[in-house]
Amino acid sequence: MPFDFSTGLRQRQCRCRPMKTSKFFIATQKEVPAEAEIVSHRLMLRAGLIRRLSAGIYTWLPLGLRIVRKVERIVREEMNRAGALELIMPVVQPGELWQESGRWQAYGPELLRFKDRHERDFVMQPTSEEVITDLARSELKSYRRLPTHFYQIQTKFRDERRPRFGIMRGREFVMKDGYSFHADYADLEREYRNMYDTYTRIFTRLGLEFRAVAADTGAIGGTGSHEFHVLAESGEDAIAFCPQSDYAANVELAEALAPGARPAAREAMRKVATPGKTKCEAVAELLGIALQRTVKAVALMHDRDFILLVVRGDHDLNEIKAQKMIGSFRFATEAEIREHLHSPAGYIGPPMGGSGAVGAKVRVIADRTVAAMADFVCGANDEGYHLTGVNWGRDLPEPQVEDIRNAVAGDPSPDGKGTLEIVRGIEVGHIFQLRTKYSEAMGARFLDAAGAEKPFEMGCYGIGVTRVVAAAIEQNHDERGVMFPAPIAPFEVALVPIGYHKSEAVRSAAAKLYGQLLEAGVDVLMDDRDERPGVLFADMDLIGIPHRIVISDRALAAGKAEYKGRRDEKPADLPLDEVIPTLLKKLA
RNA sequence: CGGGGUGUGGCGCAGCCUGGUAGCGCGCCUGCUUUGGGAGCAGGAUGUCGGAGGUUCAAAUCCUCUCGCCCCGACCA
Repeated sequence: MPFDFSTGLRQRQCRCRPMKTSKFFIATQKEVPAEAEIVSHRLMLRAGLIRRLSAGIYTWLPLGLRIVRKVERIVREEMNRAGALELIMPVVQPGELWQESGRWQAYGPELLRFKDRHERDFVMQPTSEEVITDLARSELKSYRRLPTHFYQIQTKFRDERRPRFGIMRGREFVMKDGYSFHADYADLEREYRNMYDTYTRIFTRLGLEFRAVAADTGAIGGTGSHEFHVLAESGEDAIAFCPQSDYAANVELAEALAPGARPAAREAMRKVATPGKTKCEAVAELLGIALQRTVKAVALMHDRDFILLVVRGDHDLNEIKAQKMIGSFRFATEAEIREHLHSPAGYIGPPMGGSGAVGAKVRVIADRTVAAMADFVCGANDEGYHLTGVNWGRDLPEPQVEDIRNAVAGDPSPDGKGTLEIVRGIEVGHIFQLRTKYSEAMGARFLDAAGAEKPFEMGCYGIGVTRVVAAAIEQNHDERGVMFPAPIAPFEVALVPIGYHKSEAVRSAAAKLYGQLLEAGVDVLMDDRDERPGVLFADMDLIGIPHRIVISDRALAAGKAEYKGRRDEKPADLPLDEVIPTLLKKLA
């Protein structure tokens, strides 16, 4: 991927140290530990990048650490280039500061708390808003100091109830967290865009396929919050995006539009027996109709109010959207459903008829798509029966219409420019406008040009450095192992001499090439172990080194070496003197 | 936190039901052979059977408690 690096990305000196396997620590494993569930976790253990110490807590072995360092380096270069200043804040922080911000109470058991020998409260930081705000209020007293953006690359700890997926969701992890301070909101927005661009550069340079998506702005508001996702089948999050435009949002947030206007009613309403068919799928199968013609009703309690939410049979209720609209709720109990609808769950639907009918006072909220349906099938509020050919306005009152479902592939894009697709992603970055939440809570104020005291406008920006490593593997692997993008591979080139311990010719040719690669500033690993070729190949593939040069008596006799990219099907011979130029070209 | 599972050599597992003093594969060590895709043969080392208590002549095996870990869910964002 071509990129304009005015700062000079490929400074081919003093990157990581070149190495020989005989002097390094290769800890590959043929067999997979039973604990590992997902690909990246298995491969990280097998390739010898990490070892588990305790639940969600891992040692980074030398090979794995090289990858972390490369990610950090790219993040650091781009953050510096964007004008942010690196610092390091303590991992152990006084509880007092956390009480001041209110997070001492707000944070659950995820926040690891403990006491020192003086019985004073401390926490192990999951992020550092308190400490940075404390620093700002004592150091940034004047608008002349603004804007300022501090960041750190530091170990975090979150005592997850259930750590899983190895590094992907560990308790201890490395994160880049940055915090910016501004005199006004306009400047915060400027820096927010700056970070959006910076993150885009960072993930591009990391060699990952990613997408920035709109995320929940929550109660804090602001022009927004964006998550950066590495695209991977195994991702925990679903992302809705529009290939015809730049629209992208977390599925939980993506607006779900109706596919079109409501057609005219054609059928008469009929009550049909559907004994034992409590799911839309079963009803559709029994009646021989498409699932898309059925609707399902979900009963909720909001305080003392009974509310019926209606979505199409093949759609899912979006609880976040529902909560935003009606406030906090819980699912109704079986007894509450019987009380209001005189029917057991499984056969419920919006009550038919006018104001005198059973359950007429039940509040019905229909999803936009359901509101645009005609001749649909729903529960009859009578055990063992459903209704077909139901029509709004004719058979029952027009409902309140809201967006209460998850967007699905094929929905019209909310920006009106095409059709949504859904992909899965792993959240590796998040940028957020904090506004004055912390500065107000902690009394962090500066003097503006007019001499007035004002709280800082703040932004915060995170990148899960160690999670990036796991995400890169989820996105780039095959049956033989990892296929690291070159910018973060532990080594750029594997030099594999065959018969190294037997053949003087191979030994000297390998030594010469190794020296030249070193000279050229290439990050090379020479595998000089006394192992059979199969072992060497398998290990280099497993570790995921992007380029491989093989030296053998056979090729040497013709004045050649062999090149193979990790993703290539077959190797190709190269004249010896073209090895270096070829590699440099590929690494450029 | 609720449910399920599991703990036996460095790793993966069998043995447990039906108690009789621990075994297999990988890895490791030595030697010989082998050398272009995780070698073969021979020899060898490594176990408080997670911990504590109990039942029994005898416990990896049965019982009780306890700890660790894994999976599902809930929770969190």
